[in-house]
Amino acid sequence: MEKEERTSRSNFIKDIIDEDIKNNKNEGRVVTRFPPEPNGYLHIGHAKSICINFGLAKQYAGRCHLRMDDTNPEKEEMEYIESIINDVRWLGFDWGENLYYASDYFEQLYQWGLLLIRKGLAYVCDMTPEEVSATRGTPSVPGTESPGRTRSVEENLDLFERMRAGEFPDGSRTLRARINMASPNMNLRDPVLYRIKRAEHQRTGNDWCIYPMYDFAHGQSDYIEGITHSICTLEFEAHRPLYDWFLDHLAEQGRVRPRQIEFARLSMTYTVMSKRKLLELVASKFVDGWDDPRMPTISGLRRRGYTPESIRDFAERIGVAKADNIVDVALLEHCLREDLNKRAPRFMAVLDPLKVVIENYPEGKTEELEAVNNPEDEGMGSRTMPFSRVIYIERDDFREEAPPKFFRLAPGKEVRLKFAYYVKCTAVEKDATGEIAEIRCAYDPATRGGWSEDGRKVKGTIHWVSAEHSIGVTARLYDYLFTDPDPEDAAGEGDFTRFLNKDSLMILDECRAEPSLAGVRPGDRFQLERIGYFCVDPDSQEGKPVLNRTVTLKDTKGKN
RNA sequence: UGAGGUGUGGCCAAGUGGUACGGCAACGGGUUUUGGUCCCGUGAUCCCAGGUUCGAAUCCUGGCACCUCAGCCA
Repeated sequence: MEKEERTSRSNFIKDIIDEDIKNNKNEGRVVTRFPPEPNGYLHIGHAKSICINFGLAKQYAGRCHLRMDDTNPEKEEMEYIESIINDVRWLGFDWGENLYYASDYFEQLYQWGLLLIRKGLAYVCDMTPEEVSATRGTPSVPGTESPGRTRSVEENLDLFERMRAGEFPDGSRTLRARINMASPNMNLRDPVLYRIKRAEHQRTGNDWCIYPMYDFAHGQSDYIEGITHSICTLEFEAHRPLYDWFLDHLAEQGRVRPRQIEFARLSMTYTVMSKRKLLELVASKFVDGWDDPRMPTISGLRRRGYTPESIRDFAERIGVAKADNIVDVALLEHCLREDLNKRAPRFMAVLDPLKVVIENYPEGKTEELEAVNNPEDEGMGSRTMPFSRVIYIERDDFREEAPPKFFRLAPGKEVRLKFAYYVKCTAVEKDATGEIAEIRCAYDPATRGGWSEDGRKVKGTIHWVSAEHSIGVTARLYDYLFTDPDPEDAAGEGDFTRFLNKDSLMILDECRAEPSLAGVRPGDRFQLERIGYFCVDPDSQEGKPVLNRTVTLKDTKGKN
């Protein structure tokens, strides 16, 4: 059941669309698109863009296309295309029939290349990449014109056709727009439209040995698809004049003409967000793959246990603006906790077991005690938990010498075992090394269920599992991938990987969980009482679940 | 020293001339069989300096800071 999405607030893009609708531009239609390049996995920054584009289409009763921007076969792979499709769908969005590929438009783009040549607006340049770079000038110094710039239309047509036919080696020539080598906007200094590159394309195979550049493909793809609002990130702002220049010369009267609008990309604390850096983490094995639960990728977040709802909520809450930003990862965590608090069933498990013998509890006796599945939702019912003479509690929930504000178990102190009984610590037993081996307690039979009629106050409530009935589980505890809130900024010219958190993953193999947990399946999410939210990892074996800690519970220990 | 952007509390972010929404974080307090949840409370005069105006975060002028652009990447 879909929850009510948070009422969306205004932003500058909606203002623009509202204005367009008021003026009946495009007959009031809104068509957006999410155009990833399949050269890596999608991350939370892409999720922001996805939510903006699909969200706008939904709000304005339009549509949003999913388009692979696959114009560079050297970097793109089928695996990435599949992951993108999977991730966008998982996030909860539907593009219907509108799945496209820029490569579908290669022939049309080529024809437009010819058209620009005929109009005298494009030419074949014979310079090497180095020469092109050397003649581009600098932001404050104009570039110099290519010798090819003065070629005749006929010669350009001939050369461009032969480029396509494969007569020239890779990198030997390009098709360039004839704009202005002295433009203060570097993007307008005769940008390259086509390069020769003999690389097999995932979709077009070896049909082409020339491939269009982003600038020549993107806007025209938008135009072909009837996109009304082409929303991208800020770094493309300087490309907008070029985007418009192509449309000025290629678009027909009366057809929808897309408008490019730029917003600030998402940055988040304690992580990195560029595909290049994420690829580096994967390639150099700092993480276990694109879907490592520590990665800010959609697949990583999914494996970590994040819900699509929480990610959409996050995207809504961070807003859309043009100012550079770095959002506190705590907000993402908050969105997840808020979602899971209401939906996740509770279980008990002890991560670091400490044996407790309840001396006055009969040997061999077992009771089934009722435990509430979710105090936030009565409808989720209850289950029973076996209780017996020997139980495990969290080692951290016992202190031999308790500080003043320590509410849990200590010698002579009484705590409530949640849903079970009040117990009081009577003795501590240590092993040869001085380590606490087990503790002894006495329970109060009159407190069954964890409540006393005599009004006795027990400040602490701890979780537990029956030793005999518990099952073994593995817990993978994750922490931030980086030790610095802004690793890219902190690294400066240096290597951001030096801020990698060596303790971002801790594996606990000796955890004990209540028997109900034996029934969980990969992907299941739940809360382990007092510890955090977890989900079941695909690595789980039958009877031995592997639990990923998605996020801890908020912890105010010592603050109150 | 070129061009294009952006500057509102620790982090996001509304506000479009009428006297600073909201969320996160933090910090107090209450409730609580999760030190969870929930509830209540606490913070800015809006990059700086001038100007226009009865009145400006919002308009004008001049500064300052930060981001982006010199791939045959997207």
